[in-house]
Amino acid sequence: MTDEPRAWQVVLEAIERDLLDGRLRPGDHLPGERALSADLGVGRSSVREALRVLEVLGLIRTSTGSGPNSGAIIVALPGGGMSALMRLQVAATGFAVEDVVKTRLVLESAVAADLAGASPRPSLAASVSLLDAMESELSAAEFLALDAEFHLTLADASGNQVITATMAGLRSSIESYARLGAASVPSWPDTAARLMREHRGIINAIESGDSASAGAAVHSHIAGYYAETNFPTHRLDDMPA
Amino acid sequence: MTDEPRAWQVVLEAIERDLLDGRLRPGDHLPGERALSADLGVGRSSVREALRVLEVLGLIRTSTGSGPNSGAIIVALPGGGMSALMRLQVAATGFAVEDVVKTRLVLESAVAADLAGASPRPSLAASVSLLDAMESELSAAEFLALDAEFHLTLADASGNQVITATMAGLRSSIESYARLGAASVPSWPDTAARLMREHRGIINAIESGDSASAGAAVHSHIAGYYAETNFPTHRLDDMPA
DNA sequence: TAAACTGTGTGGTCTGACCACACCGACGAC
DNA sequence: GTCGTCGGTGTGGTCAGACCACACAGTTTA
Repeated sequence: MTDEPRAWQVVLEAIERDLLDGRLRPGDHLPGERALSADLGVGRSSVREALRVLEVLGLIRTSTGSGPNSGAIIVALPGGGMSALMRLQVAATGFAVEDVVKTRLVLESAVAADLAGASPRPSLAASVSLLDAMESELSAAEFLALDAEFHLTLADASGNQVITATMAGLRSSIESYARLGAASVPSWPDTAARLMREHRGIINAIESGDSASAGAAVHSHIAGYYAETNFPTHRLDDMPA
Repeated sequence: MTDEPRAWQVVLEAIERDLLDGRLRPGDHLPGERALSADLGVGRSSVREALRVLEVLGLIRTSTGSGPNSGAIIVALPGGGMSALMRLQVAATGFAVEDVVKTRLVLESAVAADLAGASPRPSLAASVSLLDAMESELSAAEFLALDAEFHLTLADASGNQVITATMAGLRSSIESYARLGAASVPSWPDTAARLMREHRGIINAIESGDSASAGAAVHSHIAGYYAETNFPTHRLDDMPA
């Protein structure tokens, strides 16, 4: 009749309601697990299942011990949860890699165009300093890590946390594919040099205020890399021993 | 030294590895909780915490009982997890409502432009039949529900599951705000009529193959609604008794 | 004064015990 | 033979209780 909700959902909904009503805010401590258990009339294990979900979603941080830094604290870090979600969805083929790349294309092009059109134009100092760091001799893995960070700084400059978090998730979900791609390229130094040129071009386009060409530069930058590396649609139909 | 991972992370990582290596695919059954517990050398409660995460993320479905439909089954439904994540992030003010709306703007405009430019053009029959259903007299809540579905069918027509899932999540995260907005409008019937006109306009723009105006039509459609409804940046700084 | 020690409460984990449920096979009535 | 019925069995869902390692705070001690 009443369609009994599961015990952990009761906990999750109670916490969500407290968040929406402002009884809980970022930085606040959640009641202890034993207290929540008693308050809500569920077992402690059910409370823990709900807390685990919140933790993976990036909403809380937990620490052992006592004192002001212990317990479950609301943090609301958008990035972590998005990465976990997308990584697992890609792993389970719920998300096609191709769709992830296309979505990246849409979001990053829009961000670049937006940055170019904004006034006052946000500072790109963080992005530029990353580019400088990438000039040195780096392994493919190191380069890709900085490359990812560079793209994230652009999203960050737009000030839109949703886009930033989504892009971080998209990126991390195909991180392993990007690494494979780097290994499949004829000459990595040449590719890296081209990517760097394109990065500079993107920055220039943004700083010159040319929305259309900034968006186009990002688009061809990303699409070009994935085309060059012959991106797999799915991988590993064969198993290791 | 070894930085012991937490027990539930061991479970999560084991399952993710099985997914990536193809040992687990959508439709497969996970081993029973007791079996996983024994195999991985962790307690059953830790296994359950990991499974709960996977369930909320939309990766598995669990059912009690025995037989082929029982147990934990890989489903990889992208929508549910995205909605939960974004809803909670908005509730915890990790995501600003304004950023959610802007992101919707970017994604939906891109989808419309993409649909208009695609060849062969995907069928919009599902979208159109929803529009027809919306012509009848409806309450604001009913209208908004169909409206949300209409926008989703457009994303669905693009065939990009990542964008579809993301849009569904964005939408659900601000669903309550959209309802509040409908109540704040001077004349809801007038607003609804306008929204319907704009919907038809979007469909027409897509079907005429005009990418630019399709994107622009979606952009002004969404931006207009949120502007008209005087969207709150945050809400409920005051509490009920 | 400063260092060591103990008390206490936290999350993290495991174990064992139930429950409701859904299947499935054996058994019996017809 | 066929068709109900009726336990047996294994599943997830939940709870209770017990430890542990840890971090802090207050007290005791050198």
